[in-house]
Amino acid sequence: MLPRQFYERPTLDVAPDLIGKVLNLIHEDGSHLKGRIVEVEAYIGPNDRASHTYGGKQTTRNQAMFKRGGTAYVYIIYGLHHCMNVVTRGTGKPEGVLLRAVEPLAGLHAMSERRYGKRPDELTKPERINLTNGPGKLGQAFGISRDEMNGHDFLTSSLFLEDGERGNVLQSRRIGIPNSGEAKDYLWRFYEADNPYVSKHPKVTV
DNA sequence: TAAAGGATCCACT
DNA sequence: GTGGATCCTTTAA
Repeated sequence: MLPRQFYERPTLDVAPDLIGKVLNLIHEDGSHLKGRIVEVEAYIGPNDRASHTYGGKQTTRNQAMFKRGGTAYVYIIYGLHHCMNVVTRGTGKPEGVLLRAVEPLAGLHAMSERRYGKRPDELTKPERINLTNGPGKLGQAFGISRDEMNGHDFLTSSLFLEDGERGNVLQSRRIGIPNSGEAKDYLWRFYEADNPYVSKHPKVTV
């Protein structure tokens, strides 16, 4: 399990360091899901127009972002998709990292059932990739729910990160924030080179 | 392969 | 009343 100090660092240091780390989630039914993180985005509230905490704004939705590093911030987007963030830095510093894609390592059966209602051996090739190659997709595959997990601590026995092999990390602009002014051009997305579970491959023109 | 539109809902203004 | 840190299906080339 990664220690508290891992999370309580500058967000742009934590984000690339999350690539290769393994997300672990153990459900009450005993199922143990593991996914190796291959794509993340940093959101740095006070100075980031794309962040839910831009300007330090505190609301009922984003209150978990103000907790200490290592807290989970889960929100619902477009009314139906659950997305999970890892909160960074210390209490009162509303910054975090969105988990955008993972490579499934364990619990394939549960993921496959949640995503497609099929067994893993019944998945088509694209379905296998689409299991967890996006923030909403991995949320569904892992059974992440805001009601159960928002504000949860990553230093517990049921939700935690563990060390893993870090590949070649690249960076790019973030995805899906065209209306965020200058912040849309920040290179705050980090992903593993040549990993098939990375969601998108935007052209980077610096 | 790319582009467009619908789904769906609650926090925020 | 509005719109989003997305996903999926349909349509068109």
